[in-house]
Formats: sequence, C-alpha cells, structure tokens
Amino acid sequence: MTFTLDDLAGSGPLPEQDARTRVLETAYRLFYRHGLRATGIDRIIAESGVAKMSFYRHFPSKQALIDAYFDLRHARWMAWLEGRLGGSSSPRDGLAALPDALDDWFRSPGFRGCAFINGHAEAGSDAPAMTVTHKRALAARIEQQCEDAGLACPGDVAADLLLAIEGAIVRAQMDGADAARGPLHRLFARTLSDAGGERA
Amino acid sequence: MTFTLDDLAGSGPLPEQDARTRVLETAYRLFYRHGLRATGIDRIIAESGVAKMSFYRHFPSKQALIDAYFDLRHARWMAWLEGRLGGSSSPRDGLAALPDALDDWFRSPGFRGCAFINGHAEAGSDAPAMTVTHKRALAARIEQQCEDAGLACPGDVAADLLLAIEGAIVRAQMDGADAARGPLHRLFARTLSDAGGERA
DNA sequence: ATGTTGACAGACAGACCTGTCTTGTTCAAG
DNA sequence: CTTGAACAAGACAGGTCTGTCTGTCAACAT
Repeated sequence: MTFTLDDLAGSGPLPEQDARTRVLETAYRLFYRHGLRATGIDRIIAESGVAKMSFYRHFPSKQALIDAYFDLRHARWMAWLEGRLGGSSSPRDGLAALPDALDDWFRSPGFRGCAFINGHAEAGSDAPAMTVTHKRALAARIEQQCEDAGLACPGDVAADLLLAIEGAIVRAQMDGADAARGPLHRLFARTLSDAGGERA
Repeated sequence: MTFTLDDLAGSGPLPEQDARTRVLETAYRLFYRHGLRATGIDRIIAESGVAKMSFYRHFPSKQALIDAYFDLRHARWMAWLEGRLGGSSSPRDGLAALPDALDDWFRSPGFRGCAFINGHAEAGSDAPAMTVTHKRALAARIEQQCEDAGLACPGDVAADLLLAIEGAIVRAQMDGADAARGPLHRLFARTLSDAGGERA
C-alpha cells in the first residue's frame, strides 16, 4: 500500500464510508489546515455528516481523535517517504532524491508544514507523544538508509540531514517552496559529499 | 541597549511598572510559553494585576496585543542576535560563533522554540505578518554579515545558514538541545568552508 | 413479529472566551 | 477644592467549546 501527496493533503471523506472513517478523514483535513485548537468538534461533526453521539461512540474525547489523527498522519507520511526512498536504484540515490521529493511536497496544494511540528508548537509540553515519536522514527529511518548506503558516521550524517529537512519544511511553510529548494539541495549535497558519496 | 537570554524568556512584569507594560510583559511570557490561543485575556489580566478596562484602553483587542507581542519579541531577538554577531573580532567569526550562541539559547530555561514559527504554525494564513517579516529580517541580517565577511555568493550562504538555523531551532524544541548542537555546528562549518573561510 | 444495533438530529449543561459597562478609588494638575 | 484621567474590581452579554442526554429511524437477526 502506497500513499501519495494527495493522501497527505487529505481529500475529505466519501459519503459511503462508515462514521468513524468519515470523522477521522474530516479531522485529518481540518486539523492539518486550521490547527488543533482552532478546529472544534462541532465543525468536524457537521462536515463529516455524523451525529454527535456517533462521534463520541468512536472517540471518547477530542484528545482521542487528535491522537488518532497523529497516528494516521504518521503512517501515511512514513509510507510516502518509503515510496520516495525506495524508488531509486541504490540507498545512496534514495537519500540524494529526498530534496526533490520534499520539494514536491512543499509545492503540493494545501501544504502547511509538518503536522507534528505544528502540533508541538501549538500544544507545547502537552502535545501528544507522537509528535516527538514521529521525528525519532524519521531519524531512525534516515540513519538506516545511511547505513545501507555505506556512508561513514551514519548517525551524524542522518542527524545533519534531518536538521536540514526540518529547516526546509519550516522555510517552505513560512516563505514558500522556493526559499527552501536551493539551500536544501546544497546542504544535502555537501553532507553526502563529506560522508563519502560523490558530489551531485 | 542590549538584551540577554532572560529577556527572551520573559521574567514577568514588576509591580511598579505602568499598566500597559505589565500587560505586555505578562502576555510576552504567557504567549510564548503556552501559545496564542491557549492564553486567554482573563489570565493575562489576572496575572498582570490590571483591570479589564485598563487592558482594553491600551490594546483595543486581543489581536492588537498579539501584534505588540510579536513586535517586542522581534526587537529583543534581533538585539540579542546583534550582540552575539558583533561580539567577535571579525564578521566571519561572528557567523562562526552563531551555533554556540544558538546553543546557549536552546539550553536557556523556558526555551520553547521560535515564537514566530510557533505563531505561524498555530495561526496559519491568519498569522500576523510579523511572523514572516521577522524571518525575512533575519535572512537580510545574515546576508549582510556574509557580505561583510567577504564570502562568495553571500545570498546563497545566508539562505543555507538560515535553513540550518530554523532546523536547529525545531530540533532543539522537539528533541532537546543535544539533538541540534552537533548537526548545527557541522552544517555551519561545511557551509562556511565552502564559502571561502577556513574549516573550524 | 420483536429485539438489538448503529446511526442521525438536535436540545442541553457547564465552562470558557472576548469585549462592554458600571462603580468606586487614587492622584495630580489647575 | 475641583475636575478629570488612569486605574482596580467585577458584573454582564453574547458567543463558542466540549461533552451528555433524549428521540427517532432503518437494517437486521432471531
């Protein structure tokens, strides 16, 4: 099962899906677009065409829905990353392809940064653990890719690439995809070059 | 006039200050710590020891207070940066000193990321223009420093450094200062090395 | 036929939020 | 002394938010 950029944006639920799926897909779209606090339960219920009691049958509280939202977002984002990392012929090419993959994401309609960064920024220390868990899973995945590529110091290289990725997401969110594209490509090229691969 | 990390954290108002200052300093501390939406007017009024009408005399709405908060934050943060950039003997050393300066900030008590990134993440397209203006001012200031240092392609170098700074802020906010320190120093060293300076 | 289950619709309570208004106090300038 | 500005304390209105509750209906199994 693969996921596309459309899945990351959230296209909204189809009427024939069951109530729980409709609620979760609506929350997925609204939480990402407008934020957690700015999205009320009433709006999610109205836009998903569900009764309030049906909502509370599937999700005991708004916090439970937020947790489910982050779980779903994490699964789809990691699956999208996996498709982009694995689409190249070698592990190192998979890493080198990341800046273009991210650039596609930054330019996709409805892009509004990283859901986990935004959620953490909004909720602070009260943020669900998944906001941090997601980033650690991403770090682990990139480090694995660096090991597979046979790079020197895969832990350091992965940390450098992750920091560049986070910076690019924030720059693209606040100042547009063009503000992130050049720097992200250059930082990736320098880091991979230092780690033993040839320069792009 | 210089500003320290304590000013960035916000120590809270002193009773002998006038009402407007007390409100603004309280908002400065609460908005940064808990976020914009999570901080209600009533709490700001209670903690600043001010009457509600006194608040609305100085700030016609909560949005006006938020704008004033971002203005103050911008002024203090840029003044803090100026002190750190100018503390070195040469423009290039000022740039090279930035990772340590940021590391100090990341480890200061109450650090919770960049107020402008957090505000933009929370409010989205409705965010005050200052959230973006601040980042562009920062980019311009770094580019100026790169020019003063006589680096090649100062625009590109500044964009690379800014992306690394944003990434470091997010990494430190979500996973602690240690997660940002190594990568930030390495990305700075590589970028400055490529731009013509000698490697640290 | 009858009971069960899931869902839709909407009223309701209690809390919170922003913003307005009233009342009384302090203090300084005229 | 009087007047007016700034301020403190708090009631109030109108809205929104989460979460609970009551009814009604359709599908379906026994």
